Amino acid sequence: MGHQRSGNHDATSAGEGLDADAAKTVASILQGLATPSRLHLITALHGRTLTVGEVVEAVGMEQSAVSHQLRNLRHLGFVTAERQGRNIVYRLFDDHVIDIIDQALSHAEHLRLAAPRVGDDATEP
Amino acid sequence: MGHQRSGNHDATSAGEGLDADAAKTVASILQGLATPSRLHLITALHGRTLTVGEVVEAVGMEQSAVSHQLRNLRHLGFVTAERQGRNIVYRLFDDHVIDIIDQALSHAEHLRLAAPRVGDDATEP
DNA sequence: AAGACATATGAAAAGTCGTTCATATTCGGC
DNA sequence: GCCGAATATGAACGACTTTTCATATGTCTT
Repeated sequence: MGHQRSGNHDATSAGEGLDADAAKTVASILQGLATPSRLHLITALHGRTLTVGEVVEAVGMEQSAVSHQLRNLRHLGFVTAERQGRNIVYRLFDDHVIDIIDQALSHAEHLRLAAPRVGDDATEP
Repeated sequence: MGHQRSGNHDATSAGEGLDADAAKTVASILQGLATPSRLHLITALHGRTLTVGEVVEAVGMEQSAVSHQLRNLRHLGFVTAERQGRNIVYRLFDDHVIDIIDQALSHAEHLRLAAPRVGDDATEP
């Protein structure tokens, strides 16, 4: 069966340009991945589920900070939580987020190979 | 900003976990894409080259802000600049960055389809 | 050489974000 | 019902970012 999109005004490709709304959405999604602490949380959760306490151990941050950041990630749809006894078990929503991180890593490596010098522009002396 | 230590930089996959250094790198790359203004700059430059003045027109920001942000993007390796007469022409370094934005968009849509309600967790009343 | 134009730059202001501290909530066991 | 363990929450503080304003630099034209 074919896909049927009704009333879809979200650009599915950035190549087409982003309206202000899509830009805001993308910005907050990427912002959610734009700090080392949250990246650690996410990679710690890759392929397994962890309780908050286990996450705290895994990443070495304060319990409160972890809780705050996990809530953040929850609201961005990167992780989900489920109560189990007196623990709360977190897991990645899906592995899509890992792909995004991989792309960023790949960009970094691509840069390292292609740009020996940072000053590849016409403005610095 | 930092020197590359000889070490496991081969980690082309976040699934293997990120050391503190890689996390910092990824974080700054994604941070570079994590604001609407920079996303507009980048998508404006997709598939074509623009002078600073043209970018200013395209995105409707102040000339100074555009210049600051373009420098930012330059340092992150997303765009390159070349002098042409009294203009300076900017272009995307490559289309990799568009892929990252697309992935973020795709995550957003995936979420919209799978998560009718935000409260898919065990913590909110 | 002077003036107009295009772009960059530095500092200050305004806003945003992450962490910490202290405290509240929710659950299980006794 | 109460106590201890696990997690969440709110407010406050510091750090960082984005924008703006004013000014500097470089370039073309005449």
